[in-house]
Amino acid sequence: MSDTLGPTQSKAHIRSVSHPSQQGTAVDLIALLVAVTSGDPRVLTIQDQHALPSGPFELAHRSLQSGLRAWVERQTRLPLGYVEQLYTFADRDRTGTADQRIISISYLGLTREQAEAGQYEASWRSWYGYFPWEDHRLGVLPMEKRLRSGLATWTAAAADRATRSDRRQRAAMLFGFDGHAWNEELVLQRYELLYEARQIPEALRGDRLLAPAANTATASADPMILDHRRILATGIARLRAKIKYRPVVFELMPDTFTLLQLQRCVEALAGKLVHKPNFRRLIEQQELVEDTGETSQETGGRPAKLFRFRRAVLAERAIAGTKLPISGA
Amino acid sequence: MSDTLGPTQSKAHIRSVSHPSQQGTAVDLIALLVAVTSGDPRVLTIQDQHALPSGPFELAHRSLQSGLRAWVERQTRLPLGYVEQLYTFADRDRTGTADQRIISISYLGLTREQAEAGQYEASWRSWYGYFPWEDHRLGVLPMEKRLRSGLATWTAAAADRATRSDRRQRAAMLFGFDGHAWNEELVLQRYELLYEARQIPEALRGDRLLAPAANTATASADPMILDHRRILATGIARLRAKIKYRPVVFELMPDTFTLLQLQRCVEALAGKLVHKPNFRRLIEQQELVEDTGETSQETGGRPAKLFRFRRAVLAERAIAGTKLPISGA
DNA sequence: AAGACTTATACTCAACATCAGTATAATAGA
DNA sequence: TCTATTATACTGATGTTGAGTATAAGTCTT
Repeated sequence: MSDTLGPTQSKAHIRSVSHPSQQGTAVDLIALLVAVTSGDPRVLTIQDQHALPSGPFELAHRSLQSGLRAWVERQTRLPLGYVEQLYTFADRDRTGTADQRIISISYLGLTREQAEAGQYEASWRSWYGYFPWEDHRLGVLPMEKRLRSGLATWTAAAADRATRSDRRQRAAMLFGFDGHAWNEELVLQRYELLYEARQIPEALRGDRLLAPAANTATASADPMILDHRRILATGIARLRAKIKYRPVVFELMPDTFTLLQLQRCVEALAGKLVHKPNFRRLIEQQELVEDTGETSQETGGRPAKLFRFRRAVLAERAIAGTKLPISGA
Repeated sequence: MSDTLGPTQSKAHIRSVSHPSQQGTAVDLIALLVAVTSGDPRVLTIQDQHALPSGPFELAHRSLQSGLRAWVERQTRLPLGYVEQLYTFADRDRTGTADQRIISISYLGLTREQAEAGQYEASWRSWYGYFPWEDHRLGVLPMEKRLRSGLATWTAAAADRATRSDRRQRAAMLFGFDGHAWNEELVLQRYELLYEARQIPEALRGDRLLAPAANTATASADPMILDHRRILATGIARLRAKIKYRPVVFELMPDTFTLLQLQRCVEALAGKLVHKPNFRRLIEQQELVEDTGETSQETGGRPAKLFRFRRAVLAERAIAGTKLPISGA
């Protein structure tokens, strides 16, 4: 414990009252809406799938969150089960213009894909289209080789030896090279490393020395405008962490489902496979679901029991928390 | 998995470009600066200790975070070791005026109390002054009885039976009544329950039917302006969660320290005591610290080895994470 | 100087959660 | 009827966690 000084007081400098409104400050809400459909985690996109939907900050609402909820439900008619604030950005390089600054408050919302969504120029796209290196369900990545070589080039390009070693180690830890374990939660860190290594399309914008990266590791990834890929990375990371201790997966499931469907949903989000017996044990031990008495025959094998989420746990454990096993297959 | 529709497209409604600047929208940065001194977690406050320092949002900086950092270091000369964004608020009831809305972006910063802080009309105050019910280091709370009776009154005041049962259970789970375990991370939920139960001073503002709560359970708690107590609750919760898996405690420690000093710091933050042998085991197992070769004689007993934080772990485990045991004593 | 007291440090053990593998049951389709 | 596929149930090894105990090395008191 640092034993310096106790409370001190003297001249004023720091203000606590509200500061005058800034000129040219606009406030945007950005919605990252997630659904899981046929084993794919999908996000709602607009404008040729290059952007996340965004809406205005409205004074009328009680809070930011209720404002976002109202706006999304009005525009898309999607029932938003779970909403949480992600992050507030105001980076200068977002817009390009230096005098006008946009503050973006981003939110994550969980829902289910519905027919109604078709009313708008919006579409659901797999988030692995934007982050192909985040899907480890099939074992090794198809792009693994290009990824490694791209990062190796970046590593070798460092000025001094220490930096090279540092880069190599960071890349290895984040991407699971050299015997390091893959950690599915480090989505944002991987994004940032790839950005730094100029392996992400938008990292090259405004850089006239380099041609639009034709052979970067992520050339196969879909494009996104502004910093929307960063917001998506933040959301994926948050959701992957959250499903482990909060029963939010059920917001993405239909009313009744089999245990394997639930498992596939978790695997879709986590981007990796899980051990079936252990997954079932944890789900049942924690009494997260209840038997509906019905069975599904659409499995191709032995019919599976249909379960339903025990809504009661939301009251019981709004607090206590739950556990989902995201471990090895 | 919900098997509804795949990607869909049609008429436009949702916008992705930036929206026009709102009239009357001001943006504030609020800094929650934390230090631990002589076994007390302290926050920097101003204006008779009723407010957190806040500063303007400046266009000049690269990012919000760097803007906050520059502003704090300029004003207080405190070196900010660790900074993280907490939450963005824009609740209507914050200010009272309906037409002018303030957006508050709050940040948590870790530092050490220093003599230089005395240049300003600012002082370090124990956060348990604002949250007396959050300190469980001495076993039972002095205010325990008043807290229980205040919550019991609120429980009894519910209209129907189901609500009463619900309130009782929530209170029991959050505050550890009826054999429930105390969970130190639920700071924000406890604050919200007390607010709902009108046991927090500021919950009664603008309520003319009730006199300024003289005998609420939290009458002994220091006052705070606006929603600053909520921001503080958010910060305490975040920090209590964070120290369990990231080596951020060391930002609050002097250069060299004994293991017991480190333990006391963790206990101060967590608001509960930990098991000494287990604490030491985890610290040493994980190689978070290294021996300086020196010892401290100021312990009152056998001299203790002085340790130093292994800065290398920041590079090694910027990613991997660490574990601190916050369990029973 | 002896003894009490305080703190540091090292070790042990039981309970529990987690990881991984295996065996059996019930259906569809060839 | 056989095979493939999925559901469901059980078992053992391993690691983590919580809690207790014993000894070492100083200070303080009398």
